[in-house]
Amino acid sequence: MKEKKPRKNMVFDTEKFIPGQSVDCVIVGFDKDGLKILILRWKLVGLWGLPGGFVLKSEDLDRAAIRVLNERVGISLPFLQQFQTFGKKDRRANKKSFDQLSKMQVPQSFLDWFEQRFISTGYVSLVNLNDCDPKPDELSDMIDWCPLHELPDLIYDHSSIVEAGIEFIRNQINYLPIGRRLLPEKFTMKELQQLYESILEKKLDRGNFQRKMLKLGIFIRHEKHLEGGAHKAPYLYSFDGEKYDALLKKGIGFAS
Amino acid sequence: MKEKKPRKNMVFDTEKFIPGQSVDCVIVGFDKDGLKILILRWKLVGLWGLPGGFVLKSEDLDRAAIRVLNERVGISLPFLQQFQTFGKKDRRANKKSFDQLSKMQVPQSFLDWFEQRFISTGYVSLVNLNDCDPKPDELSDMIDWCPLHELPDLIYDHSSIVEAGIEFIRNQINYLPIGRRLLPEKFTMKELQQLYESILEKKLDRGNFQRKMLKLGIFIRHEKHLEGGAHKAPYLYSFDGEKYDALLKKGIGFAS
DNA sequence: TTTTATTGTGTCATAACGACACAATCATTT
DNA sequence: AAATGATTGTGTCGTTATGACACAATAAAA
Repeated sequence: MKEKKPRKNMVFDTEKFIPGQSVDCVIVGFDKDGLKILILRWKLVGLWGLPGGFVLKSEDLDRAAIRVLNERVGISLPFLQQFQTFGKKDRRANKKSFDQLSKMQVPQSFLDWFEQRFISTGYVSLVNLNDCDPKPDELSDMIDWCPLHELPDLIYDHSSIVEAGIEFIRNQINYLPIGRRLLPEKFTMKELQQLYESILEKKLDRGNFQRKMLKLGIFIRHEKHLEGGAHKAPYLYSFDGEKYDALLKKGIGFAS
Repeated sequence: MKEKKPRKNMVFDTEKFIPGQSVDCVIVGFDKDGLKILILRWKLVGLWGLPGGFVLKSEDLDRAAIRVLNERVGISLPFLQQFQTFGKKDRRANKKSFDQLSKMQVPQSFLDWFEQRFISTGYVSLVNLNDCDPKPDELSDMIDWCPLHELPDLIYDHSSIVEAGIEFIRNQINYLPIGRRLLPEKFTMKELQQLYESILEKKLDRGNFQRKMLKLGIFIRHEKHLEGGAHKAPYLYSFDGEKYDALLKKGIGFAS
């Protein structure tokens, strides 16, 4: 993480890419305020969107997602998971779009490229906000970890791509490394519970959650957590990597 | 179902389609011998594959799947569900492929089209074998409802597309109209159980299965089934449509 | 009439779930 | 130094779900 690679030129060589095919990444982070989505703003038109891009003519689709994410925001995430392909013919024709681009000072080839119909495949990844320092690329002027429920209007159908991505995570919650990827090395049971509550969007019973999690036998309990608060200090936990991975295949039960 | 529509010419107008984008359909049927997959054989090269095709330039991806299935095998299935997009750069370069085509008497434009790299989106559907009479199109000379575990080698990566489709159904079993689509109007509990066992590929306890299903309250019990067998005759059931649909949203529990 | 296979339902021990309870503990306040 | 208040770790308990097995009822065939 935090690595910096040389970026491509703004007006890229469209010949290298498969026409009409794109990938878009729903990168999910988590902190005390809940789930965050990584979005960036296109410099030319001032519109927010997901980090996305195009597929090289000789590149696996899955690898395209990894490369695109690295080129657009400078982070390396090996675990991107495909969740859905968005193929409505008018998916790029909604309220916010690149129409304004035509008024800008950019080459015609660039305009032609963006006026194509694109079929886009969505990928999700879960990341720890602290381990990860995304930076906008040359096409963008801002980047933001935006709270899921405070997202601005996004270009094209990116809002529904986010929605579908979150829904995918919710459905796959027992088979994704939720805690492992989204929490820091050491965490409290309360934090883990808040994470699950953020994803499932419902309250869970504290006692039952704690007991159920601990019974899984995938945690290492550390010394007491001493920090602030006029109350009993909670234990800190971390994951026992091997046991976690083994259990994940079978599914990590959660719920109340 | 059973409808017949005029088919396209064998050497189609490639200009109409989005280059590099295809759809492939995993159509699943069921009878007493288990799950069946609908495959057809390319006339020109004698290779078996899934019914698949290309996406019109101004057509939603989902609609393309419906149209393609109708054009290739002449069946109308409104409920095709996207499950995965296959984008490996060499996915069409495996053992069986269209390489032999170049030796055939077909136009160069046809060869060029098939030599492209394609990214293909997989769709699944569940159908009742008795309600459905597929016919090969002009590109094909045979069609088969092939038992899942007796499939021949399929072109390109179609074998892994089938595998992924079945895995998708297995995972979504509680949220798909399994019994409703795959069984005839009236059926016995044993048939329903065999269907679930075919999909899950494990034996279920008869008594527990029956009790669990009936407790769902989505069945209508009919008169006795009198037909053959030296044993007690089972009841026939059908689904209570409204209750079934309502429950399906929440998930129809199965298991033992 | 007897046999045989299968069905519909029952039993029962164990595990999981969901709601709630309560003492222990720590920083802050008195 | 003692009381306060918030939060944690764990316990209880009634209900429901699960999994394994049992057994009488039944219908066709012997």
